[in-house]
Amino acid sequence: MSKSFVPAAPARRRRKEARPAELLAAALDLFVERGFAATRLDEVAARAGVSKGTLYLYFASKEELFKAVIRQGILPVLEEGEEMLAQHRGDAASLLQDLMRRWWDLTGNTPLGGVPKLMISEAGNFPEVARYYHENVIQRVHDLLGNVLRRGIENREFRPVNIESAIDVISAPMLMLSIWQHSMAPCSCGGMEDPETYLRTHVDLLLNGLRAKEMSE
Amino acid sequence: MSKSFVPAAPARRRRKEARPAELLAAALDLFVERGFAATRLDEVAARAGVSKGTLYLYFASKEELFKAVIRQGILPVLEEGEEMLAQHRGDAASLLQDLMRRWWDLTGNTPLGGVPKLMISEAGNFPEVARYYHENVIQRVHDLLGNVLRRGIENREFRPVNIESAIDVISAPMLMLSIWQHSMAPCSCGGMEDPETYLRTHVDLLLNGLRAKEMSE
Amino acid sequence: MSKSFVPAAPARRRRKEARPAELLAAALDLFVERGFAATRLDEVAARAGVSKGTLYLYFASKEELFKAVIRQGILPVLEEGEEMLAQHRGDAASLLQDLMRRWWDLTGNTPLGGVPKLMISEAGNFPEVARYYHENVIQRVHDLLGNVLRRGIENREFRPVNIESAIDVISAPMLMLSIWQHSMAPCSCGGMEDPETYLRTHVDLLLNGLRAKEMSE
Amino acid sequence: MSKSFVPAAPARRRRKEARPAELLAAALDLFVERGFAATRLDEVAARAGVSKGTLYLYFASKEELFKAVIRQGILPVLEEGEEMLAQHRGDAASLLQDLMRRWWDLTGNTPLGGVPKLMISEAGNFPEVARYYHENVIQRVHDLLGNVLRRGIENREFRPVNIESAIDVISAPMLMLSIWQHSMAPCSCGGMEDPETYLRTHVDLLLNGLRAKEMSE
DNA sequence: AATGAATGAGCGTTCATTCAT
DNA sequence: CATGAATGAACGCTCATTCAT
Repeated sequence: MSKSFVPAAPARRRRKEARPAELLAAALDLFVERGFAATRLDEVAARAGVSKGTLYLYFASKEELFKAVIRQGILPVLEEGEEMLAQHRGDAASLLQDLMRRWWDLTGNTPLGGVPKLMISEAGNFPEVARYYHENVIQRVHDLLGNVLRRGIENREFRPVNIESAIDVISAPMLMLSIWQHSMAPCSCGGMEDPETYLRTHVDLLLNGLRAKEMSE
Repeated sequence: MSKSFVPAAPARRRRKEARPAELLAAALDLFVERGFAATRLDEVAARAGVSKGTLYLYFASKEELFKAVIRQGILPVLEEGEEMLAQHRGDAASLLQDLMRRWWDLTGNTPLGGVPKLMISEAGNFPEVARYYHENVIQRVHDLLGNVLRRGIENREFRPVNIESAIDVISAPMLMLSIWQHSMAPCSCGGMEDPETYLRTHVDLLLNGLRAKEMSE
Repeated sequence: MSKSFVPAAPARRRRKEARPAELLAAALDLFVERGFAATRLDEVAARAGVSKGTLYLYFASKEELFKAVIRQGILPVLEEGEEMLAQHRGDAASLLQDLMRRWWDLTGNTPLGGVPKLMISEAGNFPEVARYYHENVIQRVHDLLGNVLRRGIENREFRPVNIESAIDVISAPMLMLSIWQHSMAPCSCGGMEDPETYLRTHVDLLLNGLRAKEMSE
Repeated sequence: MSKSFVPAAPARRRRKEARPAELLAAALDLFVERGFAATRLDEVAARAGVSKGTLYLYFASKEELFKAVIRQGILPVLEEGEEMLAQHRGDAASLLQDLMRRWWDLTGNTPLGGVPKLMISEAGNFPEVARYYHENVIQRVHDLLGNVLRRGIENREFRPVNIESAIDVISAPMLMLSIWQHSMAPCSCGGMEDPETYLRTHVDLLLNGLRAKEMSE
């Protein structure tokens, strides 16, 4: 279309195209902060700078908005992780460390870090969405980490452990960190004040816990 | 019957005294399952076997009911843990293991295990309650675990680690386990299907991670 | 019965017999102060020192309580007024003055003075009660005053006036006085602060207004 | 039609601007007829031809609606009265008569005539509103009548009387007339059937009562 | 006779959703 | 596309009434 001829779409147009993303960002923030039921569409619309009616031009209902919030923008990071796994040639320990670091920088430490809290809070009200999230996000992260662990065990870097449960144990502190940042932390409750130290300790304990003992007796 | 031997509180009376606990149990279940806003008082009352109006004989408002749910019955277990710490004479590793086991049996694996999920979900809407919970539960668990870690480090059982962050890292898998049981698990999502294995793996990784290397080099 | 043999009924019994009157007094106060709908039976019972259930032993419903409040204790004063008219032998002016004074002392200036305000406020919700009150109280007062006026006019003490409307005009300031005392006055609004002066002025203006001019031109 | 000449506010718009007035009119009628507590917002909305939710677009609560009802449209008439006083050059008696006549035509004999009954009925429940009404309406009427009386006394038209209490005595029959029209009268109770006669009698008695005797001994 | 726990219909208020402009 | 006025179903809470004790 002629769009390709105009180097810069008029500001109005640019806003128009950004609308859904702005609405999703506003909705994510509010859903995470207050939960689905306690969030009013009025406020979502206001925060995105549009009227309540406009919201319905882009999302058919509050529930669809919720689903869109969950679906959006999680996969890219995941894909990058899978890419990292595929291309990595070094030891499993440093790969594990890189993956966690990268996740924290790109997801945990951004608004998207609120999604796990949101999904956990609302799973009971939206079981289908929970299943969707589980299959498309959790399961894939699970497989990803599973591969890393398997690789580490295979080359004797890690002790043999129950991989399935180890994955969950390994993920838990990461999840709790992002959950905490979006629930207790904003209430001026202390705890996990320094994510960097927290992550370093987690990695330290974890790699020590996994490391094959050089022998001992 | 032997009933004639007891002064026999009238049936009405006995119900009346049990009501608050029944209502709290019903409310806990539903708040955990659906969140505060999505829980209807009608249903809480129905689940407790009374009418909506009766609820108001015992709790002044939905919010007061919520606060009572959070307050109830968390402290006893905590006190037992503090007792265990005070009386324990063996190594820190087994104390840590015992504490975690006991918590799981008495709290994590009961309806009360839903409280962390509930508190996390609603912290944004009830900051004062979150602070109350933080001070009276989280902080005390924190101190408890801190003492165990310190003791283990002092007698060279554990490596020196950053205690503050290690506490959070250690607690995270326990919390995630109980959270998961009350959010994703009931949606027939897989994951953490076997808490026993999960706990064993956690303890295994953890103690290995903490253990002072008997030598190396 | 044997009751006549016990000189003093036990206190308990005496209370029991006073119950309806105490309940009526409490109900009158509250109905006058807040209106029928805004008065809770809880409070009526509490003010009478009994439980809510007890109220239903004496009055079948809130509405019946209302009717009883209206019926109670208005007639005695009326009867005295009719008695005064029958026995009076002096001039109409002083009879009129005596009647008004007596009404104020025995009714207007007592809790019963709130009844006109109550009846006026609730007439729309209880038309049958309004009609009952009109026929049994208002109408009889009307007739009473009509007789006084007629007598005054007949013996040339008063000018001939339209008796029917004059009665209402004459009553209005009396009614307004008692209404005011039970509505605006308790809100620390000023006005009608001194009922005695108000009454004196009313009588003064009224008798002057009625008095047959000695002639003039 | 000539409609094409006006910019033509869209129909929606025109409704929107009329809504508050329509709602206030409906609320006034029902509050006067049944009292504040017994009036259901459903009915107010229905009478104004809108749904219950719409009411809340214009008034924040039932109580705010009540306050708006009391505030509305009383002052204009008052201002006219004050204007009449300022411009009047004739005798006080005719001014007094004109004021009462005008009040009856513009207020007493319109839906607004129910406001005194409403205010009296609800003063106990809304003391602040009662004070507002007292200061802004009653007090100003009081001052207005006080000036008329003073003027009449100064030019020897009226006898000297206690002005403060005379004002209340003079107002009472006017108030009672409008109160009666909105309480007992609609219950097919008799009394005050002919307001015109009633008013004439009031003026007649009043002016006779006030008039300085041209001589007498 | 007296109690007070229990009820449930009813009302004020909110908010997702619709639709005329 | 965008608006915001209007809707009405739903929910928190109240309170007159009942009834087992």
